[in-house]
Amino acid sequence: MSLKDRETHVRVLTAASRLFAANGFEKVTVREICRAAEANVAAVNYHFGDKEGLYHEVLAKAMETMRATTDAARQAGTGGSSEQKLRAYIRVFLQRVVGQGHDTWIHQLMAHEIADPTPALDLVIDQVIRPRMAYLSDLVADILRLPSDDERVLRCVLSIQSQCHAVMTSAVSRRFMPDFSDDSSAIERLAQHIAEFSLGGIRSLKTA
Amino acid sequence: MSLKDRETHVRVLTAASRLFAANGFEKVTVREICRAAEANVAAVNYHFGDKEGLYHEVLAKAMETMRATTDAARQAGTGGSSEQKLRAYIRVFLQRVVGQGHDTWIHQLMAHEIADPTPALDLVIDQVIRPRMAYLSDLVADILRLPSDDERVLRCVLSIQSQCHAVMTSAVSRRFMPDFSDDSSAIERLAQHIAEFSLGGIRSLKTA
Amino acid sequence: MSLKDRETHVRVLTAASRLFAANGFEKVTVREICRAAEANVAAVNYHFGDKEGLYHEVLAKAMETMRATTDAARQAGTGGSSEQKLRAYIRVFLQRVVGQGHDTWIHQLMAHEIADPTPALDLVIDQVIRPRMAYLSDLVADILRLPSDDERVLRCVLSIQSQCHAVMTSAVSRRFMPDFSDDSSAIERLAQHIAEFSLGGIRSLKTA
Amino acid sequence: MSLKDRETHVRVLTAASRLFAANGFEKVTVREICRAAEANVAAVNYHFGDKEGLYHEVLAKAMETMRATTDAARQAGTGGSSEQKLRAYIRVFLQRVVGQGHDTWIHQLMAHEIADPTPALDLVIDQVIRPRMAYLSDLVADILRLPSDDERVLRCVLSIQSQCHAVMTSAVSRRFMPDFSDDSSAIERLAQHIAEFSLGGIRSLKTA
DNA sequence: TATGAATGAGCCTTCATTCAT
DNA sequence: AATGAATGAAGGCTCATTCAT
Repeated sequence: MSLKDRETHVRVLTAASRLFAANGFEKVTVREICRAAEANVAAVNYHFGDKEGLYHEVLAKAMETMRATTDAARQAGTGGSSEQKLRAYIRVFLQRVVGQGHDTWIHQLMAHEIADPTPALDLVIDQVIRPRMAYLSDLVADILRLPSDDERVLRCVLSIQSQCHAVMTSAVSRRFMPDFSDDSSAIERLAQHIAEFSLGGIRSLKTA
Repeated sequence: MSLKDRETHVRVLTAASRLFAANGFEKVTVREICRAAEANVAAVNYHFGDKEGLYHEVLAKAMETMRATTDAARQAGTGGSSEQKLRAYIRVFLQRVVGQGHDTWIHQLMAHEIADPTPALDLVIDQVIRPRMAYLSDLVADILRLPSDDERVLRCVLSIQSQCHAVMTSAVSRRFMPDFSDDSSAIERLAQHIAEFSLGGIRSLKTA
Repeated sequence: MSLKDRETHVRVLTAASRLFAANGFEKVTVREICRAAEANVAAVNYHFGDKEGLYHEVLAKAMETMRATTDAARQAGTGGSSEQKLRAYIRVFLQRVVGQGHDTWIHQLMAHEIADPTPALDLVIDQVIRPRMAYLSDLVADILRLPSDDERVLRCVLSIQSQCHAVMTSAVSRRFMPDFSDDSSAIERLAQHIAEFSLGGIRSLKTA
Repeated sequence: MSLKDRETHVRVLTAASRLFAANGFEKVTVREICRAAEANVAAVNYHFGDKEGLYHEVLAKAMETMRATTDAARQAGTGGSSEQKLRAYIRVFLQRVVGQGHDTWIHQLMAHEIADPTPALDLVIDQVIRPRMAYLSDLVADILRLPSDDERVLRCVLSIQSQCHAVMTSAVSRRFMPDFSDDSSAIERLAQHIAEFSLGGIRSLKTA
């Protein structure tokens, strides 16, 4: 049946997303996924070719959400100055990444992919990371009144990015940051810190 | 041969360090390590109890070097002001972490450990990360004229740390940073950027 | 082939029964079982979880047969006096245990389990040995006109049991007893001996 | 040093006896024995050739004690009638086998050897079991006034033997017999039971 | 002589995948 | 179309034994 087929497809994909995010590609077994999805052992191979095919589809879904995060973070600053846009970007980004009810699993997945890169990482970099950096580059370039591809602009963007991404790697950051799921205002404060810290850093390059 | 016999322990440890760093704990097989070390399959179990015991010993060796890095980065700034100390810390840290001839494998190992934490991560955090943060906290607190355990100080430290650590996660950073092994002055420039960017960020909090 | 597929479970179980009985749990390897069953190495884990799970299933099958032996030995004496019941019990028991075409492997299995007890032994004692002893206790108690739980009754039962079970431990008994597979009347004579010897023993306690 | 050598030899032999008796030949590892004996891993191979060589030496020592048990059981009845000799034999035998302070480990070793026979079993049968049976055959033959090699005599001997040996197989008998280590008079009572039960059994064949 | 390191065969188990319905 | 049994390669580990001092 086509309908039942689709449902199984979705159930397996959902279960795989959760498990891959939690434990990484290698640690999760096909059997585990199928059990969680209440599907047959052969469902993965039947629906996705093989385990890697399933992983790619999970990753594709994740990238879709990540692109949406980028778009939301960009649109939040519409109409403001570059500095206001940067503040808006960081705030929305953090809300999506660690905010309650959001797809936090995606960033766990990315953390695994970064630490243990598969060929799929290139895709993520090209389709998600680069657009983000391009946008940030435009903002920083505007503030510094430098071309977007200037080495100093790039370095500032990396400084901003690294602060934002550090929040994602749960294992370590959990020890030094407050539990954001309890206190949503903590996200706000962290976002404000990163924004001000970064703007301060950018400005200091201006005067130098 | 007497020499060869005694050296097996070292050979296995060396091979394991390289392989664990490159591929993480799970992906590396005992057979692979022993083949690389030109030792018997049972060498791991004989010398280290089991695969995990070997990993712990590798990790212990890595932590030793990491502590040495921390010490070197601290002593480099001896005698100067807090701002000078921070600049010195960042410069020496980066030189050790990505500089040619240095134990870069260690930081790959840490990247894996962070993404796929084992109980050993707690040890690393307590014995390596915390001392580093304590030192940085003192510097930042002095600059901001705030107590070391102030929330704002902690956030600045995390901002600095995240910029430094981002250089370590090779897979992504390699795409956006120059190849430091070719151009050692690039390290110097990056260190200077992170230092100035961070000092700018810190100062902006002061005036706020 | 559909038939062959379904029969794998049975084939593995049969091969395992034979091999476990012949050599005990430890000495038999999973590979050996699967080779004998013309099945894959992983068949044991797939069908029975692990080697121990297979063993438990073999043991369960054995206990089933042992219970049937007990029932048959009891029903053989229906209607007769306690002495006749005892004779019937011993005769049927021996026929089943060492008679041709019967499941002699079961008793080899039990011999191993007794010498090298696993937690499963408790089950065997509770579900097989105790019912047998309870029945024999009733018979002996009736003959001696004593309560079933009298110490003297218990000792007689153990004397009877030990004679019956000695036939099972093949390695030693084979050296001193005729080969029952050649001469089925030998079983008959042995059963008669044990019955008369035991009845004589019981009666001697009566007069004492 | 020759002296130190001897001491190690004895320590290994002692540890091996205890461990083989407790767990059987297969379950005990050479390392375990050497650790218990506080000797080198290679001590077994050095002193006894291989693991089997050590086992044979342990077995030889056990057989020596078993022969002594047989002799003691025979001499205990010296001067008495055949019936009195039989009573004495059974009493002394049981005292040695389950009595406190005696080499009970030997009989655990034999239980393992019987259930999991090695080629060494033949030796035990020839040098220990047969002499015992020969002695018992003489007694029974005298009581029954039949030749020692009569089939009926043999059967009675086996009936006696099986009752005596059942006490040895600790795992099962422990569930149905009192703990002899607490109550030494229990051994006496059991010995008396087996003697009277067996004499009753023998006599019943006489009149038949 | 007597030791501790080294050996390699072999153990049970797990895994993603394929096959036969 | 969709399943559950079957597959075989590979995993970590244990073992009695041998080697080199």
